This record gives sequence, C-alpha cells and structure tokens, in this order.
Amino acid sequence: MKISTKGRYGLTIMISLAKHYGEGPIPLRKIAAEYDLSEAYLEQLVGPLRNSGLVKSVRGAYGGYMLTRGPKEISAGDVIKVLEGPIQPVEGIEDEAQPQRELWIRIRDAVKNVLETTSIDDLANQKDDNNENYMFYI
Amino acid sequence: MKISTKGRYGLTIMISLAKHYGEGPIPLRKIAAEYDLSEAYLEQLVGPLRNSGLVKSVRGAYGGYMLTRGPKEISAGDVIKVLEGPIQPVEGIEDEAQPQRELWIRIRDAVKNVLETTSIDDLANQKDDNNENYMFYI
DNA sequence: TCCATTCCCGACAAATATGCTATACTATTT
DNA sequence: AAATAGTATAGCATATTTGTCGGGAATGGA
Repeated sequence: MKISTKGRYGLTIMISLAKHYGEGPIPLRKIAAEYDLSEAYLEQLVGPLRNSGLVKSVRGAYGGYMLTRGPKEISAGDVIKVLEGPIQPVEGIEDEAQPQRELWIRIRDAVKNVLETTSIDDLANQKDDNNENYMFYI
Repeated sequence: MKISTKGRYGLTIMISLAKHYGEGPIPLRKIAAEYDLSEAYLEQLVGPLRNSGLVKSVRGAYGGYMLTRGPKEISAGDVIKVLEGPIQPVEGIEDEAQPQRELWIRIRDAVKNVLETTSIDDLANQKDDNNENYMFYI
C-alpha cells in the first residue's frame, strides 16, 4: 500500500504552481530544476492534470502551466485521484458483502477525508525542502 | 494507491482462522477450498504471517495453522503491515521536511488508526460472502 | 522571418511488483 | 511406512512503474 512518485511528483507540480499562483505561466523546466526531477517525466504527469482541468497550459515561449482555480480550492485528493486512480473502487465493494468490506470502506473514507480536507494551499505553505526519491509505504 | 490480493488474501486467511479459533489447526487446503483461492499461493502468504508470529503451524497429518492470539487481540494492521509493507515509511518522512510531509503523515495516521482499531474478530463477524478478485483502489 | 522556448504526443524500455505455478524438499501423525 | 502438511526456492506471464527519446506544433522575441 503505497503512494508512488506519480502522485508525489504530481503534488509537487501543483504545489509549485500554487506557490507561484498569480505570476503567470510557469514552465515545467523550472519546476523540474527546482525539485531536481526529470522534466520529460513531469510532462507525462501534467497531461492528466491538464485533461482533468486542474491546470491550464500556455504554449510557446514564456508559456507554461498555471492553476485553473485558487490553491485553496484544489484538494490533495483532486490531484491524487487523477494520477493514482479513483479513491473509490469502481465495482464490487458495494454489492459484495465479503468480510473485509467494512474495513476497506473505513480505510477509504479515512483517506478520502484527509485528501479532501487538505488543500494544495495548505501544502504549499508547509516548510519547503528537497524531494526525496523514496517510495512511501503505508 | 491500492491494496493487493496479498493483503486481502492474508486477511482472508486470518479471518478464516479466527472463525475456527479454538478448533485446533486448520489446513490451508480447507481455506483455499472455502474461498476458492490457490493453495500454493496462500502458502506463500502464510509464510510471513508465521515468521512474524501472528500464526503458528502444526505439521503432519491433521496439522494446519492457528492464531497465536485471540482474534480480538490481532488487528487488521498487524496483518497488512506484514504483507503489504510497513505502515510507516522506513526513512525520509521524519527528517525530510518536504511540502507533502504533513499530508503523508495525516494519511498514514488516518489509515493506521483504522487498521489498528479494527480487529480480526470484528472482520470475522461481518456477514460473509465470496472473495472477488478485483483490485481495490483507494 | 528565423529561432529559441515551451507545450504536446506517442512510442519504447528497463525495473519492479503482482499473482500465481512448480518442484523438491522436511517434519509429523497415524 | 504412508499420508498429510508445512517450508523453501525458483520460475514466469502480465501489469505497472518510472522513466527516456524523438518529433511536432504553437508562441513570442530579435
């Protein structure tokens, strides 16, 4: 049970955009350099973020990405959902009454609650530091 | 962010043992048949459970596995931790003050709380049914 | 107009994880 | 001794993860 770099880097992008909110488009090159990540990989991750409407892009020189809403209006769950898949299982959990059902629901709801009540703005205003490359195991 | 069959089948084993608690050793063959799972695969999963002291084995004819403690004294977290990896990240989260740090801690604590307050006995006394093979996405 | 910058798109690939199967044991009970 | 059952290890097909690479297309500035 883990959150992969996909979700983590995705949050990194969103947090960086939140920090520069209102400053116009921010290029991925800058974010990649700032956090020492692969720009090409970030490009892959930002695709879904754009398609889901969390960020918008400006092409060309001096282009980049920017949040479509204020950092307070975007939750960590919005980002994780797009990059790591749905928080709620697509099928099975509602109709199947397996013994573990109650446990999965409890866990899902607990995680959901945290993800939905934590905004990108909250995270952007944490103390900043470098971005380690380890996998986070829950 | 998902829980794989490893953790799910592991819980299935533990729940089955909880249901037959006090009846002596239960062979994996029986559990595998009851839930229509591969016995050989369950054998792989029960290894870590034995090594971590959650179950003990009795070899030979009429042998099998049994819980080392009462079902109320074993939490879902005990099982998940063994099969899916540590709930707490091994390194990094404490000393690295990355922006997401607070979020990971909040999620970890929320999940941890659910896993630790839900006992195997709780799950064994849920309404029983078959065990679907889908992946559970959080 | 040309060019550097930047987003956009799709293919590919190495590494790891998942979900098993198979084999060959060893230990214990009857 | 034979049957039952656990133990250990290896292999393997598939999927996912974590990227890389190459080529476009749009844009702004010189």
